[in-house]
Amino acid sequence: MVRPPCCDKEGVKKGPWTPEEDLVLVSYIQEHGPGNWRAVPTRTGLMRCSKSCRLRWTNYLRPGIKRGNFSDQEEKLIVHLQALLGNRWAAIASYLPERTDNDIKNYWNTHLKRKLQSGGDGAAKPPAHRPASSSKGQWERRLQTDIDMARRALREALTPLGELKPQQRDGVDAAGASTGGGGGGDSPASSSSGASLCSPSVAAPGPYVLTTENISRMLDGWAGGRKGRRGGSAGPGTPGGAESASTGSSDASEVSYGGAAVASAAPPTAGALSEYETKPAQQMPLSALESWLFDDDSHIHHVQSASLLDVPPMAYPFWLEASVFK
DNA sequence: AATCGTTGCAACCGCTGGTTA
DNA sequence: TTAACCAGCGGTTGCAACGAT
Repeated sequence: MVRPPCCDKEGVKKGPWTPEEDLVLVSYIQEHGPGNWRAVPTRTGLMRCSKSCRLRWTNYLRPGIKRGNFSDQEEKLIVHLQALLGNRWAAIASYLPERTDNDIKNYWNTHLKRKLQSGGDGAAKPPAHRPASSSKGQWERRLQTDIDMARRALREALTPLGELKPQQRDGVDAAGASTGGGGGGDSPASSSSGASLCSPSVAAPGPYVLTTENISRMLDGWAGGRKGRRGGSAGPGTPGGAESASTGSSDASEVSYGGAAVASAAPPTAGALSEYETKPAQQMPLSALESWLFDDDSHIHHVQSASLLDVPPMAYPFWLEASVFK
């Protein structure tokens, strides 16, 4: 089943997205909701392939995305989930509703992997290789051991430190010193749960019209809130990323991600987007994992990821939010 | 100040799986 | 049953910013 790539057509633009393209895309999704990506380029007039539009939305424009500044809790969770699930970034991302799979993948490749390779924090190592010399039985026993270790480690990551008994912490440390899970267990949750964040909506018929009102509203906020990537010029850059957030100014990103301003802001429309927006926060992807995780440890409190990570209400990137939610 | 290596991240590419006709 | 379409996933790349010399 060979077919040409979707993006090799002539006239399909590649490379960094411009602010104007972002505005068009967000405005369209605001009205029709995410989904039906095939139709997005034609309806918006964007010279992008559908894939590029979807990627831009899910990795960058989607409301509620937090960028940069991975907390210790998040880092720990990623390490343990990676040990447990392997490089299934979408599955891992489903436990971190504010993070995209791409972001987690990048963070893993650029920070955590290196950190672990250098034996930095003594946390769980990346998935171990399958020992070729081991017999099947040995391998399975070892695999089961690794799964148990990863399970304990993950449980610890999902449990506030204050609730851990000393021996539980010790157990976690032991797990952290192990060679890790090695892709043993399949995800108890849906492997494509990341996709569940996007509820396919019914696109309205007819070409999408980007109203001048929409554009002007967005551009108003753009000019004020935008910060280039690392102060640079590459497109819309990283809105409120680690760098800008760490500058400590009263940047709009703090307002965005802080939650209060977002919580008080009315959704853009009563339509698909507002409905969509609430989904990540409502999603409790841990339930299946929890039952598996805690089934033999009833003395440990069930902990929901939302409370653990203190997920704020969904928010657009600051540079869009200021205008979109005016 | 200039150069060069490193880092971080956005985006692309190829593949897979689900759905539909 | 099969082929085409489509959305999504994970690996990889390209490039701008950063830091060291």
